[in-house]
Amino acid sequence: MEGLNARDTPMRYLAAIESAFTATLEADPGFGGLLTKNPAYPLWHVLRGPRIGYELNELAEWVDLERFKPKRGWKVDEVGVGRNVTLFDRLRYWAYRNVLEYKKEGGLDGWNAWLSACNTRALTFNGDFAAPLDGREVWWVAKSVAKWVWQRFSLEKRQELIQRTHTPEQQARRGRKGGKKSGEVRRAMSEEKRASARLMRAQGMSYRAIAKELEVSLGIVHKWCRE
DNA sequence: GAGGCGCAGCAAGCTAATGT
DNA sequence: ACATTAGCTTGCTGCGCCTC
Repeated sequence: MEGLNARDTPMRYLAAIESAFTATLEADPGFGGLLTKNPAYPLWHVLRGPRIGYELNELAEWVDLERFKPKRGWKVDEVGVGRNVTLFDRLRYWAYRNVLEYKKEGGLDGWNAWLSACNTRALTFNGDFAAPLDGREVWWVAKSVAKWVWQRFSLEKRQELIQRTHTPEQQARRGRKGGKKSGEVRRAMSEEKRASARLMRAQGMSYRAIAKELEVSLGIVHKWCRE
């Protein structure tokens, strides 16, 4: 087991870097790496980098890796039937967010593009597993999610949902509640600095010096010391 | 340069219904 | 369990303007 984990970690690191580059360069996430051009053909202009190999951490420096690490909470190392559930969950959440883009296109073309996109996405998610499912199972999940979401989601339904559950009154109520809570949290977070500011002031430091020392704005130091 | 004050606007953080 | 949604409150910044 130890050996598996030891190999798994760099592989996931590699997968995260690959995803990050794919997204950053807006490349085709479904590209399998098999289709290529013949560099010897005279029509292609071939660009070569200065070196053949890069360390993973060298590549990682060029992209925002944090965004592409497998999400916390997703049990990417699950095995057996758990993988189906995980894949299903991840895929459908992605599908809810993205289906309308394809439905806009509509028709058979839209559906085909959507189905293909779902499968591509499912394959990507499947790649996060230490022991991936086989392609047929991934395809089955992709097809099922694609079909289900395609049939049930629409711009109208989404708007209807928003209208029904996000009236200004409802939002105001939620916002008020959330804001108060948020305020408490933020206040607690700056409590230490606030206490320091008062102490510094009592010792005769200028507001400006305090602001600089604590790396906060002048205005807020005033406010703290007045409270 | 210092203290003092006010205001516009931003970002963070949160809410709860609803979806699966 | 988690994503999505719009709007709200709060804390804070940045700025201008004032007086001493």
